[in-house]
Amino acid sequence: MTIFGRDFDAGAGGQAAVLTQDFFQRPTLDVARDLLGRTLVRALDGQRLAGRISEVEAYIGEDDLASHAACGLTPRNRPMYGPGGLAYVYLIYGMHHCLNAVTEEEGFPAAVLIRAIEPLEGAAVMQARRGGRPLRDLTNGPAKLCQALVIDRRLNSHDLTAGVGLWLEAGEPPPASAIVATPRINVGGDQRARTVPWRFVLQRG
DNA sequence: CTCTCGATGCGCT
DNA sequence: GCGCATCGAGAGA
Repeated sequence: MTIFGRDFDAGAGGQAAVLTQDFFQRPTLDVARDLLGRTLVRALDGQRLAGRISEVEAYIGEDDLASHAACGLTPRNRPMYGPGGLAYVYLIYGMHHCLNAVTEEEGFPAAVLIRAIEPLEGAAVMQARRGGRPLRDLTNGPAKLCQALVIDRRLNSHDLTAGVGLWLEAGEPPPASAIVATPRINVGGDQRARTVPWRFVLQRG
């Protein structure tokens, strides 16, 4: 059985494959690119809310001055130092949440920020959570998708590989030609941090 | 469409 | 106290 790439797909029974720790415990840039096209799933009151990941950013190591781990281990960024497959959820600007998938081995701080998804299941619920805004505005931003999927700090350090509450499924990975790399959005740090092409966007078809 | 700006909580110096 | 890995409203073109 192929673990990674396009063959990591639904099983013969049609049951969707939950991405496992092996998927996340790899170089962060590989994980970031491979997360595009995957399905982010939130189970809420027995209902599935799901979307296709279309935009991500990688944050890699303490040398990445745009990363929350740039100043070393703190209580806040602790999940980033955990094993790949954890969720890192933090509050930004006093009112918004952002979701990351932790990557690489325990002890090395790195994660992929999920910046956008395209609604697949439960769009009506997402729309209600987003104040009735139009479909295209439900999950096209890191804090928007958290609001739509009811993701907050209660899910910080959540195990994304357990298939409970919040997880990722194989989905439909795009061809490499559909992935565009750009600098990251709204990051600080030094010139390298602001220009390195660690944002990956799925071209809309 | 673009730009500007205020909201708002908390982690860290 | 400062500064955010953001969003949405409002103004103007």
